[in-house]
Amino acid sequence: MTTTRSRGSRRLEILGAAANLFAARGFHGVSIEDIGGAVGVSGPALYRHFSGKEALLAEMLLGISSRLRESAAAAVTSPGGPEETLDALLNVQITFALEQPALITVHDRELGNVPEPERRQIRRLQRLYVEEWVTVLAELHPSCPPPRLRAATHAVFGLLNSTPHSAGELPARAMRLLLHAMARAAIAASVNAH
Amino acid sequence: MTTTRSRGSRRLEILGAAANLFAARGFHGVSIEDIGGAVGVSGPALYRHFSGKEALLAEMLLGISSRLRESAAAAVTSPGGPEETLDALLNVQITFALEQPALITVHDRELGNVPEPERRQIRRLQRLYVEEWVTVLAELHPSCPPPRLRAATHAVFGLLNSTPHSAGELPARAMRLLLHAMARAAIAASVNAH
DNA sequence: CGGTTACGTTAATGATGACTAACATCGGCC
DNA sequence: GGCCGATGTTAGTCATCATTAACGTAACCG
Repeated sequence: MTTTRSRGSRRLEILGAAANLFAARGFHGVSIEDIGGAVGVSGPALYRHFSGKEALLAEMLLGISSRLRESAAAAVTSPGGPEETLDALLNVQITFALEQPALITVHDRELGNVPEPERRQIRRLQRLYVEEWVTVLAELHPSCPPPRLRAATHAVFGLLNSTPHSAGELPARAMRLLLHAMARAAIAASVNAH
Repeated sequence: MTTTRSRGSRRLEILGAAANLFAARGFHGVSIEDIGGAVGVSGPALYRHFSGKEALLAEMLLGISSRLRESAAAAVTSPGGPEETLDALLNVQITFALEQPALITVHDRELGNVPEPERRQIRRLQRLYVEEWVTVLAELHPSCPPPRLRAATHAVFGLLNSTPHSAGELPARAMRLLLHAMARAAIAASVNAH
C-alpha cells in the first residue's frame, strides 16, 4: 500500500504529526500511540524511526532552531544596510510563525523536556538567533544598551508569535503586513524611549 | 508547627506552588506528589483542599481570567478619555505579566486541560477581556475593522507576555516602561498601516 | 531461490501517577 | 474530659504509557 516512500519521508511525516499534537496538548499530554495513530501506524512502530519519545522531540526542536538560525544568518549576510537586514529578519520570523504555528509553539514550550546533550545545543542555536537580531538592532541604535535590545527582541518575538492565538482573524497577507508594521513600530519605540 | 493558618491560606499556597510547577513543566509534567512536596505536605493531602488535579487547574485559570477581566472592567469605567483608558488597560496587563509570570504562562497554555463545565466559563471571561480592549481601540480608531483590532490585541498580549522569556534582562521599572512604549507604538502602527 | 533490510504488528513488562481507604492528630467547644 | 471537623499520613488500587520482545512480510539483491 505504501507506494515506495522516498527515504526519510516517514520520519518527516511523524515529526509533523507529533508537532501538531505537542502544540495542542503538550509533550506529556501526547502518547506514543497518539502519534502513531496520527500517521496511520500504531504505537511502537515509531521505534523503527526514532530511539524514543524524547529523541523525537529533540530532533524536532533541533530542526526548528537550526532552520531559524540558518535563515537569520542568510538574512544578515545578504546585501543591504541594517534597515534592510532588519526587514529580512522580520520576514524570516513572520513567515515561520504564519506557516508553522505548531512548530513555533513547541519551540518555546518544550525545551525543558529535551534530554541534556541536545538541550545545550538547542539553547546555543536559540541564543545565536537572538544575537543576530541584537547585533542588527545595535547597528541601528548604537546608544541603546544591549540588555534593553535583548528584552525588546524577546518582546518582538512574543508579538510575532501571537499568530497561533489569532488564527484566522485575518487573511495571511494582511496578517503579515500587520505584524510587520507593529513590530517595526515597537522596535523604534523601544529605542526612542530614553 | 503550622501557626494557625487563616482559613483558605493553604489553598492559596497550593495554587501558587502548582502555578509555578505547571508553568515550568506543563500540567501533565507535574504530579500530585510534586505539588504536595512543594508546599511541604505529601501527595494525597491535596484532596483535602481540591477534588482533583483538574479541579485545581480549573480554579487556577478561573481565578486568573476573573481577576484580569475585573481589572479591565475597572479600568474601562474609570474616568478619562479612551487614551487614558488604554493606558490603564496596558498597566493592568503589564502589572500582571511582571508580577505573575507563572500565572500568565499557565493561562495561555493549559486551557485545553480544563474539564468542560469550567472551560466554557474561562473562555467566556477571556473573550470578555479581549473585547474590553477591542472596544477601547475601536473608540480610538473607528475606521479600523474589528478583526484587525482583535488581531492587534492578541499581538500586544504576545508582546507584553514575553516577560517570562526575558526574565531579569532589565529591572522591573525599566521593563515596565519599555513594554508600555513598545505596546503603545505597536497599537498606533496597527491602525495607521492602512 | 535464499537472505537481508526496512517496517509493521500484537503481546508483555515495569514505572509512574491519580485517586481512594484506613488510620492518626489536634485544636476548639460543649 | 469527650466529641468533632479540619488536615495529614501511609498503603493500596487501577490506568495509562514508554519501551521491549517476538514474530510477520514484502521489496530488493546476490
